[in-house]
Amino acid sequence: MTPVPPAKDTRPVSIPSAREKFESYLAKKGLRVTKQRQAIFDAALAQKEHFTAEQLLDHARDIVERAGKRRDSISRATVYRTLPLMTESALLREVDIGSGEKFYLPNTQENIQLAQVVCLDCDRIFEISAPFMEWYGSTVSSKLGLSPVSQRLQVSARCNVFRDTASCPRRG
Amino acid sequence: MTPVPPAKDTRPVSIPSAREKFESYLAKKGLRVTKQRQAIFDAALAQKEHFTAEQLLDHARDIVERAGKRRDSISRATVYRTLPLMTESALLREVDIGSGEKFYLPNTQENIQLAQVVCLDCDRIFEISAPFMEWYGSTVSSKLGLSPVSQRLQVSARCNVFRDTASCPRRG
DNA sequence: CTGCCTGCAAACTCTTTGCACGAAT
DNA sequence: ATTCGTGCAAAGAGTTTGCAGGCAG
Repeated sequence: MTPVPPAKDTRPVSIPSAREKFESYLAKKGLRVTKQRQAIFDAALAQKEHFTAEQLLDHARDIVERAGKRRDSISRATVYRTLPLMTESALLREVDIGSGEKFYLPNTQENIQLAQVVCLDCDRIFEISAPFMEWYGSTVSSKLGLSPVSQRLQVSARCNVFRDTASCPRRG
Repeated sequence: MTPVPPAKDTRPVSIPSAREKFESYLAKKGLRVTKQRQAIFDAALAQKEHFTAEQLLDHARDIVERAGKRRDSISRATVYRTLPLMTESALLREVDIGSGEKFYLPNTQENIQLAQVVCLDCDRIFEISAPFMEWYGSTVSSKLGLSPVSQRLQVSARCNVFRDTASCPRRG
């Protein structure tokens, strides 16, 4: 007699919910769920660090290639057209450190106030919780008759180890 | 009868010292004091609000024109080559609000921590004192083994009056 | 005179867009 | 069948750069 298989855990985990969120956002806007949007979405959500549009394109092409399709079935234009959809639906956060190109990061938790510390030696971007920012932005804005929409604190800094040893531990 | 006019204040203002600072910076770097650099410097220091490279070019051309010279004796390239000199010598502050083009502002006081509040309705940039930032940047950076170089807080906000009346009091 | 500075225009980077074809509903 | 989405390539904005001639020191 066959053993009873363990009950399958069907509780939704966070990955499907992000995908659901994206697809429901598309539906709400009357937009279609295409192979390209799915691949770009998967590529974006798989990122652990900040990434650029170009890196996202490359990663999305890896994904479709692994699925047996041509790399050029994802185009740069589509990446640029999809990025706003993912930031508007709060799946990604856009981080502009004033370096010419924009960076993106999966938005794992909502309503969190974050600051960026950019290392001038290794170009790495660190995300730091900055809970006071919201209060500060509100205080300052209301004095001007404005309502804050978003705020960001960016710190540029140099690496102490690099200063002392001329080599950054985070890149060698 | 005519009222007595108030005594004219002849105390030296900050303008001469700023020019000295710029020229001594040039000297220290072994750079030459040219007509173009002087005009661009004058144009920059005369600004009361944030300005772009293009606006600076225009204003610098006004200055040389008033001095009887051709507008095209100042070129866009020279403006772009002079701006870094003025920011490195701390005469200007660079403000990047992530809108594609960079803004600049005469750096009247040094070592002041400022935040920018950008109104999304009228595109105006307000500079707000944010003294707590330095402490915060230091605290956060040191945890990462970094030393803060600069920091900026940027708040994007919407105008309450514009929201209610569909017209921004600051632009009509 | 020497070599930095300049204007010009082309190049560059990142991003956006017009168009005709292709695919999702 | 419609209508939206796509790739391509060109356009666009802002900034940088190579070059030959010009001017400061």
